[in-house]
Amino acid sequence: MNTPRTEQITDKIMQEFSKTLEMFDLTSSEARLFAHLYISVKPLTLDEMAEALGKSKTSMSTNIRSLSDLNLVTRVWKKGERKDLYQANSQLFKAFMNAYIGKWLEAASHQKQSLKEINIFLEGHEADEISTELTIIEERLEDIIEFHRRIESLFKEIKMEEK
Amino acid sequence: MNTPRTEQITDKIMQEFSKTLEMFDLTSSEARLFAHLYISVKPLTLDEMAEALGKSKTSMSTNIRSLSDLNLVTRVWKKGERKDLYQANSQLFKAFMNAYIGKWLEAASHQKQSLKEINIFLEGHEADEISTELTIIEERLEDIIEFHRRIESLFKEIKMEEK
DNA sequence: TTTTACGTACAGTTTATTCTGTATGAAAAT
DNA sequence: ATTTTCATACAGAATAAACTGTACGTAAAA
Repeated sequence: MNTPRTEQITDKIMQEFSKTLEMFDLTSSEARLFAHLYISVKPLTLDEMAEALGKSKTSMSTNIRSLSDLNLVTRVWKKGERKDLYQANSQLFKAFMNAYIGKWLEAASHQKQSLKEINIFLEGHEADEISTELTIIEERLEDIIEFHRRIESLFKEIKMEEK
Repeated sequence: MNTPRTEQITDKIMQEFSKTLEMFDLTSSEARLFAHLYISVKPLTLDEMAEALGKSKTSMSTNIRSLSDLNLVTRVWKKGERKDLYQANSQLFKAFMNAYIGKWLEAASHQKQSLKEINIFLEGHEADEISTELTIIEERLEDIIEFHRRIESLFKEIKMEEK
């Protein structure tokens, strides 16, 4: 009773680690899968993952694809092995920050652009109809654009630091 | 057809703004509600929100509570008004960053603590059973703790900067 | 060529989340 | 004191997300 099985240990680690990974917008399945791959010594096949996590192979396939799209997981070759093997990117911080910052930057800049276009449109039609309401909306819109500007600049700065 | 109704404009703004707000882990309802409150000139009642967003009053009540817990929205007093009035915190960036960074810091530090405890436990029992597997797990665990350390320190740094 | 083994598309099911309507208690109005 | 108006708790309905099993295409093995 003094030396618990390694499985219990890894379970406990995975449980805590997964919670953090979910903060990077992984689903709980993705998070658990990544955690398991990371702790695991060797690259794993879809069947092994399914077995280990008690989920279907299909589910592992889609989850691995998501993780792979985020560059958190890599496919790996092994001589004479027919099945696909995957392993976790070992550079935890770098990999997750890249994925996360990229996601923010892309979204923020995209939305900022859309908002700017609305603003330009508004400015163009301003002369016609000088309603108080529209003026206030335009003020708000500019604040919202500024908000996006600051988000973008914050994440760009972080990106630089992490270089 | 040249001067669209203000409602169409605000809808479009809300649509883009909400997407960004969802990145701060608001649900789409919360995001839309906040966006509407922010763009709106005056503080609103639950009934007005429900009317404006086409949702039930109950739904507004719970959403407002969530936003309020995050200090994104404030209750406001108006003489002789019986209903509760709410308005959006006008300091967009500050308010959202506070909420967001706080959430990360709390989670990261909590999980780091749990992981450290596992590690201490492992170190204590290391002498007994020097299995290769356990050694590797311990290595991984230390990397995971380091990962948490870096997350914490990054967000603390951001918190300082935004001061 | 035929057979076997693999990954994944897809449809249907299960599970989780979000939303609504009714009910209740508190406070203001009558 | 009674009635009305409000916010929210709660249970059930609607919606969305996650998971599974079957089926299919591809590629290796026989």
